[in-house]
Amino acid sequence: MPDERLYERIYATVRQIPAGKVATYGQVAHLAGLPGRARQIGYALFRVAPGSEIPWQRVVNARGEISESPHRLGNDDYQRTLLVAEGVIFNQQGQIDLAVYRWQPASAPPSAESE
DNA sequence: AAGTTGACTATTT
DNA sequence: AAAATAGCCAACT
Repeated sequence: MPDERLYERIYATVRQIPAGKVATYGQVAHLAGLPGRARQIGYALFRVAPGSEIPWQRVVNARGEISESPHRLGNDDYQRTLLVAEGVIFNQQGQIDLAVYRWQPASAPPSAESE
């Protein structure tokens, strides 16, 4: 596994997503140091999801919606249930309001906190 | 080894 | 607006 450490970076990023928040593949990719490689995020999660401590459930697509997959653990509704259990609210369209639930990494230094 | 696929995203038709 | 096309790159066949 040549880029195993890159995957580690992806996993690490996903792990840092707090409960009740979500992140898009592109966002995770960028934070993981893989700009433009959103597909790899999904692929990475695909292989690590089962038996993993990684909150893959908090990773959604750019629309704030859950991406389906024929290989899911069982059904696509499972992920939605997990997110709802964390306090994430879905719209009638089955989408998440990214304007509210998008995870914002604490990259701001503790010297100029304003919140 | 070469070709296809994919838990994506953005652009163009 | 929905569907098709293009760009992306690692994994799979």
